[in-house]
Formats: sequence, C-alpha cells, structure tokens
Amino acid sequence: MRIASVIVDVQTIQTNRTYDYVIPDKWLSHIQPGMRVIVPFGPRKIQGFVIQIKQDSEVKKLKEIVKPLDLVPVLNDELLSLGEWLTEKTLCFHMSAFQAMLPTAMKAKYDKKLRIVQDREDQYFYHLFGKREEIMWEHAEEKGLLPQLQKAVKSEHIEVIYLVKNRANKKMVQMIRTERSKSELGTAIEKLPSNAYRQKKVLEQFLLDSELRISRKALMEKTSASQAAIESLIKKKLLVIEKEEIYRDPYEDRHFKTTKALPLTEEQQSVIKPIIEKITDHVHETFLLYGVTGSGKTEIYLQSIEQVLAMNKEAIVLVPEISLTPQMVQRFKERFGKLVAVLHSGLSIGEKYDEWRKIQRKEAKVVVGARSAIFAPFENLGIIIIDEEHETSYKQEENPRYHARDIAIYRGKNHRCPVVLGSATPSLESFARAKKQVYQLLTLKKRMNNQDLPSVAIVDMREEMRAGNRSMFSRELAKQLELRLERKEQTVLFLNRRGHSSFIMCRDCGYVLQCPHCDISLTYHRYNNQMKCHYCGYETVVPSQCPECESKHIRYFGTGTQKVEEEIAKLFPTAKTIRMDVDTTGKKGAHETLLRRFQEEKADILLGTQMIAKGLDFPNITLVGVLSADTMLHLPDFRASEKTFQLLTQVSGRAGRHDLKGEVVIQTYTPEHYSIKLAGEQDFERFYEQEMLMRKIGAYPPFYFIALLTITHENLMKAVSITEKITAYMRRQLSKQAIILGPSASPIPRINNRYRYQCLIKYKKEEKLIPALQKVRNHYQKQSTTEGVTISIDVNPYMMM
DNA sequence: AGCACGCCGACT
DNA sequence: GTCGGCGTGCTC
Repeated sequence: MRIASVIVDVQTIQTNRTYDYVIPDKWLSHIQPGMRVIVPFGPRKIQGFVIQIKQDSEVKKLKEIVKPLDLVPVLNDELLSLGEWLTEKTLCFHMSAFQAMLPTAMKAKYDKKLRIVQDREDQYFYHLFGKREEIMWEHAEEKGLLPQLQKAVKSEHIEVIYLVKNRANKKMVQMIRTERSKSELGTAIEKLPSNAYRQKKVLEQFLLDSELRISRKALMEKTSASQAAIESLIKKKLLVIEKEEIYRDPYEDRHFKTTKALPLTEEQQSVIKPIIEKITDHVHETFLLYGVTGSGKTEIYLQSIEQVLAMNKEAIVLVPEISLTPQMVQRFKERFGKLVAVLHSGLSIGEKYDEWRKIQRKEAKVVVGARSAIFAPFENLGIIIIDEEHETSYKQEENPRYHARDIAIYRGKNHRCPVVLGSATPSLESFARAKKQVYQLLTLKKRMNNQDLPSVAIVDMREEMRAGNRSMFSRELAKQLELRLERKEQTVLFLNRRGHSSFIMCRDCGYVLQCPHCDISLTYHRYNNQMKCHYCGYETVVPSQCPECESKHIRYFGTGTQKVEEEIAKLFPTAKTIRMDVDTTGKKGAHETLLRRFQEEKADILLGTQMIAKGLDFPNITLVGVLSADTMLHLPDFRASEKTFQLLTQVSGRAGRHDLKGEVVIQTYTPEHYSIKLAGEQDFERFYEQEMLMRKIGAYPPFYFIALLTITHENLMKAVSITEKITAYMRRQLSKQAIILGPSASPIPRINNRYRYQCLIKYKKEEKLIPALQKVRNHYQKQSTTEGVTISIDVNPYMMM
C-alpha cells in the first residue's frame, strides 16, 4: 500500500503536521510529493500538499485521497525543503509557507452544496429546492432555509457535499486542425454540395497547409466562414478541434524594441567580472553592489543575466513594488523579450497565475518581480538579483514573516549561484556584512553621464518661523519653485507619508481627536470631510466644537497633500500640479497615467508621498523639494535614521539625472541631525560610520539580531501579565548574552480595543531561541481560543509596531 | 478552521 | 420533557 503524507489546509497549531492518506490505485503512479490534492478531513473535503510518499503508516484507519489537483508537482524538491526551512525559521505553519510560495490562484476556495438523496425523494424538499436536485449552501442561507434543511440532513433526506474549488482558471482557446491528408481533403472538397461555398473555402486553407493549426477565431476571420460552417466540417470529421491553454499577457498591447548590451565603462567592467566568474564557475557568493544613482547598476544586471541565459540557466530579479517602476520592467523586456515573466501586485490573480505557469513550463527564464517572486519555481538558477536591496518591502509583514534577502541567499547556496544585492544606500546590515567580507563589496562611484550629483540646500524651518514665514514653503523653496516655473522646468515636491498628515486639534485646550478603539489620533480626510482611523477603519464626522472644552476653535493641523496642493494654488496660481497619493492613485493604472501626464510635461509640479520617491527618471526635473524631512525621524523605530537617510538620498536623486543640473531643497526642523545633514552631503559612508556607532550603543542590528513578540488582549492587565510570563520564560531559556526587554507597551498600545504589549529580544547567538519561541507559541496559541490572547512572533522585525 | 458531541437554561 | 446555547476536542 502506498501512503501519502499530507499537510492540510487548516491553519491552526493542532493541525500543523502531516496526515496520512492511502493513494488509490488509479493514482499510484501519478501522485508525487509537491502536488496538491483534495483529501477528506473530518466531514469535509479540503486541499492538501503531499510532502512525502511512504510504504506504511502508524495510523490504522486511513482514508483515501479524493483526487490530485495537479498534473505535475507545483513545488519541486527544493521548494518543499525551503518550505520546511521557512516554517522553522519564521515559526509559521507549514501550510502558510507553501501558500506563500505559490500564486494566489492556487489557494483553494471552499463551498458547500445540498443535494436530495435520490432514493428518499420527498415532495417537500423538492419544494424547498425550487425543483432542483441541489442548491448551494450560501443560497439556502440567504433564503433562511438552513434550519429546516439541517434537520433533513440529520434524517438523511439531504446530504451536504463539500466542494474544493481551484481559483485558477486557465484561459483556453479552441484550435482547429485536420487529421486528413491533402488528397483526402481534395476529394472531400469535390464531394461538398455546391452551395457549401464557405466550407470549401475553409478546407482550401488546409489544402494549402495540412499542418495548419489555427485558432477558431482566426480561421473564421481568414475565411469569413461562420461558426456553423466550421461546426459542420467538424461533424464530418474533416476538421478536429483542440483546446489549448493561452496566457493572459499583461503587457500584450505594449511593444518593446529590442536592445543590445551597452558598452560598459571601465568601472562597470571591473564590477561585472567577479559576478560573471561566479556564474561560470557555478559557485555561490553574495555580492553587495553599492553604486550611486545613475551609475549603471541595471546594465550590470542585464549583462550578468545574458551570461546566465547563455549557460541555459535562469535568473530572478527582485525589484521593490514593481508597478511603480515600469521603466525597469521595460528594460528587461527590451533585452530579453518573451523570456521575461513579470510578477507584481498590480496584476490580477489570473495574470499572476499565467506568468507563474510560464516559469513552471520553462517558457520564461527571467522573472522580474516583487518580493514573492523569490519563490519562482526555477530549477537551474544562475543568478539572483535584488535591486534596491535596502527596501523594507522585501520583508513580509504577515506570516510567513520572511525577508526576501534571506530566501535569496538560501536559494543561491542551493543552486550554487551568485546573489547580487544592489543599492545606492545599502542597508546597514548588508554594508556591515560586506565590510566583514561575508558579502563581497562591489562599488560603482561614477555616474554614467559624469553629471554631478545635485546640490542640496537644507533649510531650517525654525528660522523661517522666526523670520515670520508661517507658510509650509520656505523662502528658499518658494524662490526656486518660482524660477522653475519661469524656466519651464519641472519640480517634484515630496511630502512624508499619510499617517502623519492631518489631525484635528483644539487650539484652546490642545485636545487631539483620537480613535475610541485605538491609541492613535484620527486622520482628517478632506474628500468626505471625515475623520478616519488608519488602524481599525473607524470613521466619524469632523466635530464643530471641542468635545473637551466646547471651544469652537477646533481645526486641523499638519500637512496633507491636499492642503499643500491648495497652498500651491494660492502661492503660484499659474502652476499646474499633479497630486499623487492614495486618494488619486486608487484605481488600477492611475499611477502610470499620472506619471505619463507628468512626463509629457503637462504639469509643472508633481506632488506626492513615498510613492514618488522611486523610479522617476525624467529629464526635465531640476528641482526636488522635501517639505518636511523629519516626520519619519521621530518614529519609534531604531531604523528611523536609516530610513530617513535613504529616503532623502533617493528623493534627491530624482533631480538632474540628465543634462540639466538639479537642485534639492530639504526643509526640516532638525537640520543638525546627522541623517539629514549627511543625506544633504550625499555621504553614505560617513552616515554608515555614525549610524553604526548609534546601533552599537543601542545594541541593535547589525551588532545584535532581534526578535519581537507582541501579545494582545482586550484586558490590559491580562496583556501585561501574559507578556510578563513570556518575558520571564525567555529570560530563563536564553543565555546571559541575550538582552531581553519587556514587558513594554507597543508603540501603538491599543488597536481595535485590544491592548498590545511586547517583549524584545536582542541576541548574537542563541541555539535555544527558536525552540523557546516555539514553546511559547504552542502554549499560547492553544490558549488563544479560550482566553482571547493573540501572540505574534517576528524574528528579525522591520516594523516595531 | 469547521464540525460534532455533550452538558445546562427557557420554552412548546 | 425538548430546543438550543456554546465549551471541548478531533480531524489521517
């Protein structure tokens, strides 16, 4: 008897293990590890992943696998073991790890239907069913029929059928061809009745080329034959119809001109050499490619991949939130054409599935995509590239909480291929590893066009205040803006993220409107004149008087993009502005449209949040203004300085990328802060030295690893006491070298009426860390149903909230 | 997660 | 005496 060990799609601690099933004879030769199957589980049917085939099982009464869901495994051996690794390292469930590696289309959907048991027919139930034999559960629920029907289920007049549905719908097209020889077709044409003019015309096509295989739609167009004419030929067995899967192509209507490798500068050549060596020698190495903006990193990527393809291997390229950088996709498509698959959040579920299938079928050899593309099912990787390596979007903030960089290095070792991490502002962790020669550092210091970096002016907004300028534009920025308008050059204005934008405050008593369920101030949304909580979604109208002191002097503070837009209109009435933020880019494709409009120089000013920091590369931008550089600096996060530095550097890089010289104006209330000062001087290395010092003092990465436990409970005392217990337990389990902080309130101490407490662990080497965390999780996740505790564990967190 | 089983309060 | 509340425990 052949037995399959299956991980089932029930994500709880108790079911986070394999279940054994008998493989029915008819599937014996077919079912393999890495395939999805449908299995009975209790009374229902659910999806599962086969992870092992074995001869016998400890369990006596085994059920049979219902059926396989795949023709070939969707997870190869490498990905299966990567899944195990992920499960252990991130403390997630096996199922979560597997699902993270596959497109959403492959996640099962469950449904139920009710059916009348045939030999016990009963008029009464037929009436309920509206004369049908079966109805969907949901339908019965809506009609309020469930109570009656459930009784009928008990008395076995009606049965419940559990359905497992595949979200994936392959797009099919009908192809027409013939199995007849030319002479057979010739005689067939003669035999056709004289009025069958269309049929004759169709057959003539096949007489010209008996190998012809054409879609029905195309055949109809070509011969102007109708559906009926073709049908009748199929009926006569002169033609046969075959279904074929086609791919939805998200870039269908775009044309990419093909490009050839560009000549490399001397500097580029010296950088690419060691990468190519590792590719051809088939050995793993992690490179940190540190190159200033505009130094030609992309060309290095492209030419390294050329080498990989020449060796008939495959490449993964990760880019942060790729929909924001259409220019990047374009460059890969132009160089490698159809060999490129693209995976990013802007695609529909079906489109992502199709791109994934291209990879699985080995039709694509290069994948360009966001974080999850790191799991592309390649079997012969020749290189893995992570562009903008420092970006925090490479860390997944839900289970499995993995960092794409770690997965890249894991896979790079498996495939014995190089991993290239590229950035103009590397993360401190990576740069430190490069300095310790864990990674090999490659540096590009020169910009391709030899253009100087833009000059940066830092404006102290406190001075402006003192000088009586209460506008959000400093005199310097206003002057520069004026100048661009005169010269018909473009400006990018950058405002920090929305959470910090506008809150309502009473001018008399200082009361700030807060969310009643979360410890966070509400944000003002102009478009519907409402106050909104970004954590729980609570909404309320703007009060006309202060709830505390009843003063009428209650108004909104802070600067949202809308407010800046209004101010621009006041100060520079002639300027045309494009605003990009969550409100204006909500719709699919809105992002690209707005950028294109700006590119075509239909506007003077582009105003936006984070999202405009990346990928903008337009020749006519000569001024970049950062309205307030320090909003990010004061976040309760040890990486705040690093993020500020990276963001400012990146934003500054938008100016003067081409022939025109660029200028940058950074407005701040803390001009003395090193991350702002050094971003102004564009001096990464000095920033690195300074920040390393801070990290050393604070015992933070890269000097220590960290792990964060967040415990939530609706009762404050309970949250504190459980966190207390966990902290004490961790102290007992770990060595003296580990620094264990807590219990302490989370930076946002309450969300959705649940109190949040944390335990932060800083460590260098702790063999017992993962087992101890597992213990904690197992214990408290069992309790979570009964006592309402939730616990989240993040090994190597990027969000401290 | 679902679902069944099982043991206590308000109703035909 | 029954219907139904949701606590507990299991799913190969």
